[in-house]
Amino acid sequence: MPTRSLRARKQPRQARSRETVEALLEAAAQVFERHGYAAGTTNRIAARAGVSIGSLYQYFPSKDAILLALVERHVAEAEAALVPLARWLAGAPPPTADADARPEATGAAPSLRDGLQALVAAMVALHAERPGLHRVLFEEAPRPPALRRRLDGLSTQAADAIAAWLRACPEVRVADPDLAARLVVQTVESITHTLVIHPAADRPPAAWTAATVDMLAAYLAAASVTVAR
Amino acid sequence: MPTRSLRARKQPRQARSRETVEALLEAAAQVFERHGYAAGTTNRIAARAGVSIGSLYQYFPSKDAILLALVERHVAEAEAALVPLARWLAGAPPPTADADARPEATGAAPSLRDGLQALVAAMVALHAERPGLHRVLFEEAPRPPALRRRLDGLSTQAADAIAAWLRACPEVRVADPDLAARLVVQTVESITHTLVIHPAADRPPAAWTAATVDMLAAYLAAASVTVAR
DNA sequence: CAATATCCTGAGCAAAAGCTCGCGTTTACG
DNA sequence: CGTAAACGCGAGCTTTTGCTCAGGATATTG
Repeated sequence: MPTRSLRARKQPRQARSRETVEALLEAAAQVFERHGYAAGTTNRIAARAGVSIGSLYQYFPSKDAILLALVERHVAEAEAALVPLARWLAGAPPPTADADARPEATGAAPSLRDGLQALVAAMVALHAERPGLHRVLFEEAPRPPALRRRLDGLSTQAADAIAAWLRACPEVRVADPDLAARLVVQTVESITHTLVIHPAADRPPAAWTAATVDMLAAYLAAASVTVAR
Repeated sequence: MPTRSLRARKQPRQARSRETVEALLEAAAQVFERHGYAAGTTNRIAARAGVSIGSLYQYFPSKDAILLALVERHVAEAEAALVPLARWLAGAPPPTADADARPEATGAAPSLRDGLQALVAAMVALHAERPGLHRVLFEEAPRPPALRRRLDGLSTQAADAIAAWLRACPEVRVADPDLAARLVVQTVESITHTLVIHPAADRPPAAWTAATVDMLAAYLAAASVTVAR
């Protein structure tokens, strides 16, 4: 399996080919979710998309490129979900009145628990569908450095927004808001991933998210024992 | 790549062959760590071990069996580290005077922070060497159901020991010790894995572990807001 | 020293998977 | 229409890789 370029080979011009590309991406998501990366063969993807293998290679130069396109799609979704959340944390009014998650439409920054609740909920929602696909995307897939930088950037961005929010939050008494924010991001990411990918059977997911919010809130509201360095 | 049995094909009788098996396992660890599971070919493993490919297949019926042997080795190590820790949490005197981790040799159960500190330290130590290998072992590798059950059993065992300890710990005021224990295990596992595999450059690892202990201690010492169900 | 069990070797087989390429079909456009 | 570009097709090439097997080397045993 030679390593080829990852850029698209040919841009779809007509509506017909755009549908082909769309079908290929959807099929790839299904196939990778069901069979994993190694067993998710390009022929299987093409077959599932109802497209010949030749057409697949007209728009994707390699198998990795298909997976990369899926990752980039997910990153874009994550950014779309996180940016308004960061704005909200910064004090802007809730951008969209979606899913009754936010208690009230005040113009001020949200309280500690409200913000954490929203953060965890957003993260869970982001991975709730196609958990198997995300496992492949983030555990099995080969990740080129450019992509890794992009993901790190997103995490850093989120951590920065949270750090600023923590500094402004009167309830927060943690010594080092930057470290705390990083830990919050890390924890939410980790717990979300493992919880969504390997769901625990003995408790409902809501119990886990609630407990996670409890944990983070207690941590942030308590004065740290360990001094910052 | 046909799926073969996972049991050893032949038991090594002489010292010579036992060394061969050992060399193969060590080589497999190195190759998987460097190249990942897919690119870690059996020929490469044999070559690295200084052994012919034929010899490899005398002792391992398939590529998966090699990886399984590595996982079982790691699980055994984990059990060896966790069982005495559980005993210590239950009130037994510290089993080994290793690495000055425990403050004093009292016969009583450790305090909240001491126990958490030891738990996190043990988990980090368990994954500190060969982090790349552990990534392959726990993320990339195909996991047969029997192995998955074994790992779940280990987690449950740890969670049970921690739950009992939490119940006995006077500082702990969390409503549902079982759920809390599971969350503690989950959090320590997740943070440890991601921290060891993708180390954050801007802070020393000690800062992360200390913050993690802070977080868990604050959570467990605070009365839960969310009621148990 | 046989005789036998154990161990090691490595060329090469069979299957699988990524990918190519020549050609037929459809669409855009004058 | 007619032409050219875009699109779609799929048999099969090429490479890789897990794995076998026949035969030779080494150790153990009586």
